[in-house]
Amino acid sequence: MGRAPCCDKANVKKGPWSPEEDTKLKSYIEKHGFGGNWIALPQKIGLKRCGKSCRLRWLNYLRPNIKHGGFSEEEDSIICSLYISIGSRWSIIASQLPGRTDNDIKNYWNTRLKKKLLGKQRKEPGRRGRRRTDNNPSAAQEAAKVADDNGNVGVTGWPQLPAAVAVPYPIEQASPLPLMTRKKPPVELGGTFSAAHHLPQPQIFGDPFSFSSLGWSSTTNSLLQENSSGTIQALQCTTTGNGFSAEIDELLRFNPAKLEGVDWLYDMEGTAMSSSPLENMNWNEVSHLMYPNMMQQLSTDLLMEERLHLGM
DNA sequence: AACGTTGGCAACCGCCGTATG
DNA sequence: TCATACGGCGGTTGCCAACGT
Repeated sequence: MGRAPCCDKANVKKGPWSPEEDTKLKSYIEKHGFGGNWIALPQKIGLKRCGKSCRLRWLNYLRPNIKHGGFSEEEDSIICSLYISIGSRWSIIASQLPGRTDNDIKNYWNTRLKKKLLGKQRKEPGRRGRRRTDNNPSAAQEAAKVADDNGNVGVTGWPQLPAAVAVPYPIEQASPLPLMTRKKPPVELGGTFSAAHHLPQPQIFGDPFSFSSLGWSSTTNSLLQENSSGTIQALQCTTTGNGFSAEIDELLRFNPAKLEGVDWLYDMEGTAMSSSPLENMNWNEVSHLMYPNMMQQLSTDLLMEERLHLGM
C-alpha cells in the first residue's frame, strides 16, 4: 500500500503564487509561526495550497533576509569548494551562505557555475537568457557584475575562478556528516569516481590503515600512518597532483584535529606533494595550496560527465 | 513581425529519515 | 514492531522573458 497523499490533490491550487496568497501566508507566519504543522497550515489561513507548497514558498521566498541573485565571487568559491567536498548537498551548502536558499544555490549551480567550470563562455555576455524584471533591477545588475584580478568591477562575461578558497570554516564541526550519509558521490562517472581516484594500490611506508577503519564508509585508496600517540603523521592519497580525494578533503574540513600531526603529504608513488612540511599550516593554507588543482579536477570530471552524457 | 530557441528560476514530485501512536 | 504522517531534501519539470533567425 502506497503512502497517503499529504493533501487532496484535486482541491489544491498549483503553479505560481499570487501576491494575495503571499501576503496571507507571510502575515500569518510572522504573527503565529507555522504552528509545527505545515500540512494543517493552509486550511487554518484559508489557502487552497498543499502544506508542502506553503513551506517551500516561505523558505525559498517569503522569509526575511532572503537574497536572490547577485552571487559574489566569494560565494562562488564556497559553493565550488563545498561541492567538491560533499557533493550536491545543497542544504548544507546553503547553511554556509547566509540568506541563500538551497533551491537558489542548486539553480545557480546547474545554470551557471557548472557551465563556468566547463569553460563555456556566453557568446555575447549578458545578452542571452531571461533578464530579471522583478522589483529589484539593481539585483540583476549586481548579478552581472564581476571583479577582475585588481578588484575592478565591470559588467562582462564570467568571472575568473578564484585562485584560492576562503571558506568560513569550521563547518559543522559539531556534527560532521560522514560520507556514508551521502546519496551520491561528488562526481560519479558510470558508477565510479574519475580516473584520478583509481590509481594502483601503493606499497607505502609503515603499517597503514584505510579510512574505513576510522569509521568512514569510503572505499578510498587513501592511506594514513598513525604515530604512537594515535594522531596521523603522514598521509598518502589517491592523487596525481590534481587535488585531494573527497574523503581527505572532508577529513581536512571536518576533523582537522585528526591531522594535526601530519608532517608531509605523499602521492601514491610515495613522492612528497607538499613543498614543505605541513606543520603549522591551517586548513585554509592547505586548501589554498591545493585549490587550483582541485578545481581543475572537478572541471575535468564535469567535462567527462558531459561527454558521456552526449555519447562522445 | 513572427516564430523558434535558449536560459533562468519557481515550483512540483517523490524518496528518505524520523517522530508518533 | 509496525504503520502512518510529516518534514526535509535533491532531482526534475515547465513557464516565460530574452534573444536569434
